[in-house]
Amino acid sequence: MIENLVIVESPAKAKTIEKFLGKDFKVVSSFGHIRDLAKKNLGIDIKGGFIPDYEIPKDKIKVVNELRKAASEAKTVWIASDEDREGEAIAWHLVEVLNLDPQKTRRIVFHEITKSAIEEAIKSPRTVDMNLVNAQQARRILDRLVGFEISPVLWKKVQPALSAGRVQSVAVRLIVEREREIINFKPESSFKVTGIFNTSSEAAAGENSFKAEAVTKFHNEDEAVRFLEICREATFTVKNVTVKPGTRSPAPPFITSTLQQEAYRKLGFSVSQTMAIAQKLYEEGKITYMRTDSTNLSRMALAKIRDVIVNEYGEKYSKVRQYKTTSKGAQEAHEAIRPTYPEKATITGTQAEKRLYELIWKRTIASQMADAQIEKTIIAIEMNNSPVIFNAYGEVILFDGFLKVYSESQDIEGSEDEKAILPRVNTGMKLFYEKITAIEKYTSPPPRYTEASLVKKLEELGIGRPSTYAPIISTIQQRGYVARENRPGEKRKITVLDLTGGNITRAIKTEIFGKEKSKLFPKDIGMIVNDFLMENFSEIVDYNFTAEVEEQFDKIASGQLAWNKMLENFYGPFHKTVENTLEKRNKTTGTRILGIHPETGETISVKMGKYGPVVQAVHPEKSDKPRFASLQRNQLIETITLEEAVKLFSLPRSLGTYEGDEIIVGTGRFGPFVKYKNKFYSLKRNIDDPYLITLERAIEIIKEKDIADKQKIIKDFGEIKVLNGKYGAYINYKSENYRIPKGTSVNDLTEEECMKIIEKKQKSGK
DNA sequence: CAGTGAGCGAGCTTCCGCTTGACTT
Repeated sequence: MIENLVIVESPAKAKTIEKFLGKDFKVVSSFGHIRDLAKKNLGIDIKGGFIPDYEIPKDKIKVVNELRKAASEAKTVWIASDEDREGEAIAWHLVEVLNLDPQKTRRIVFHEITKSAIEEAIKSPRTVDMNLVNAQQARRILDRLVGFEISPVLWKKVQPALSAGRVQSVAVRLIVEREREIINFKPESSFKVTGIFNTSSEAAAGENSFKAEAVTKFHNEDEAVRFLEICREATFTVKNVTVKPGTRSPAPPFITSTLQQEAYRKLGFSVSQTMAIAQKLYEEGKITYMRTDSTNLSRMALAKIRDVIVNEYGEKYSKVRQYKTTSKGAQEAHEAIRPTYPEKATITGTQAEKRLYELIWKRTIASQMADAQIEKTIIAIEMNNSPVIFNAYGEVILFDGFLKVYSESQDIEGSEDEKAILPRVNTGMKLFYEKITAIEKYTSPPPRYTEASLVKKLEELGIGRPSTYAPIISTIQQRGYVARENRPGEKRKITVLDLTGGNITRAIKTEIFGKEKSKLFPKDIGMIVNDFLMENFSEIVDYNFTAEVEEQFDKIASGQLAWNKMLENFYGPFHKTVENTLEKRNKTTGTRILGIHPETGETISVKMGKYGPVVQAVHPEKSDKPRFASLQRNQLIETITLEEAVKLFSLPRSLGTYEGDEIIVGTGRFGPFVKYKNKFYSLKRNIDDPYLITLERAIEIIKEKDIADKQKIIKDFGEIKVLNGKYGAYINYKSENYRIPKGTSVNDLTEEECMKIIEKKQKSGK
């Protein structure tokens, strides 16, 4: 018999809490939700008044059985799931599934995981709050209705196996709309003028010199040249010097979304990588819970952090701060993400674990440190023959404060102005230019989303939760709506004008623009689905939809609105839209007619085909079968031109013969290739172009790969081969691979021994 | 690994949020 059974959501939390509670308490975990809507079918009896049909998922049966057993042996059951909507629902499901007496079951919440907080919680138990539970049920049912009614519409009208939902569809919309902004963006250029000035005309170049930029931009080269000619004749004097004291404050401690952003910016971790590493740190007791939207730090943590700062950096570096959570829809069931033991600045573990921990440690410590004191200086320089002013910006840190430990990164590279140390100058002082440069600058389109910046945007909109940011990102990629891709960038010419020693020189330089690394690009199917949803389900993909239903969930939680009434109001019009769309809409393929093939007279169009986007050529008079060609990886239905489409039909083509056999170049499922003697050779990405490749280059690729393949072969017994792979040697037989048992000397393997390994696996496998 | 795109029909796909392992390769 157990005196007290406490149920929490996470096993790591259970372990910690058990230590605080002593012998009379047994603490176990529910591993999150233990029941959900039926997996098959809708799982909701709509006519009966939106009655949910709950079932215990397969992977939860074991946990539930253990919980049932423990509960039946306990005198008192305490449910300590999180203090939010989902946590309350977990508590209610536990009461139902474990057959607990609602009046005798004690619902408690921990505001922080400390002995005193837990003891405090034990003193004030309550019963399960059914209003809050109903708000969760309404949320759950609404999401199921939206997802399971719209997705089948997509299967019928667009393509099988697609999906739509309150959260994922908005995420896709953000990426599609951003891409269209970029497609429609027209870069404009202007000339930015910067000068390097010096207080003396004789100083050696660089010594005591400083940079200043002209406040005015010049529209074109003529204007820029004219201005440099004026500069050539000008006398420059210091107009005034402004010195402004300023302060900078640290960023709040990490929550899930900010951790994902900073880990991406500073460490280059993907959202899912960050979460996996954080999970590990959490399980090892090194950090607090990693799925949180609260910037709150426990009182105990605040005190410990203060000690660390005072010991390490001194009293004047400490400033105790409590941050307010600003994000929309925050439910604040946990603390901020912080080191469990702030006195440990480093840990043992893998390189990635160490780096992520260090990032969390620095951010946490910095958040409790003093403001940095800065002195900003602006030197304004005037000209005797022009109204244009040059400004030099300088910054001196008088007291580093939190900057000693941590400074937050920006999303856009180079967005921070260059801040230099300026020489002492006085108003009226004469200045001499060393060099004045007018450089052509193009405006840039808005940036594409990274995984982390998408999470940031979703959080701003109040869409998704800390536990779902990473899964959302993988879902929209799995469905093929978006993809994380790189782009090599394009070259463009820019004009640079230099004025030195009275001479103006002009140079043309090239710059690379549009280079992208690991950015989210929409795919054709994402754009088609998005347009379809915008046209037919604009309410669901509206950026405010979540916020609006959240308001109603809040009303349900406070008892002002009945949950089934809310669902009825939503479902009535929604379901009508679903039926109308099913009835009226034709199948969407996103077809665009591009024009007429200049040589054959065929009509060229582009659309979403069965296996992906294709261009199609149909002759208006002849009744031949249409010709098809797949789009290339970086082409979109929306932007492909007639010229590019026509080019796609020129593959596959023959390059000629090599040692009597033909070499054919084409493009397939895995990109461009050459085919020789029935063997395929991939072209090198970003180096070879299937439309331009020469016979010589093709032969080179073939030879290279043949050599590489030969090195791969350790032993060749004909049908059986011993090959060298990424993870060491393995056996290949009839296009199946077999692992070589550990401790085998690979070089001494005989054909018979290989066959034994193969037979052994074939027997055990089936 | 690389070709595919006629048409029919059966049977399948799908949501969001809470939590960790259990599975191969």
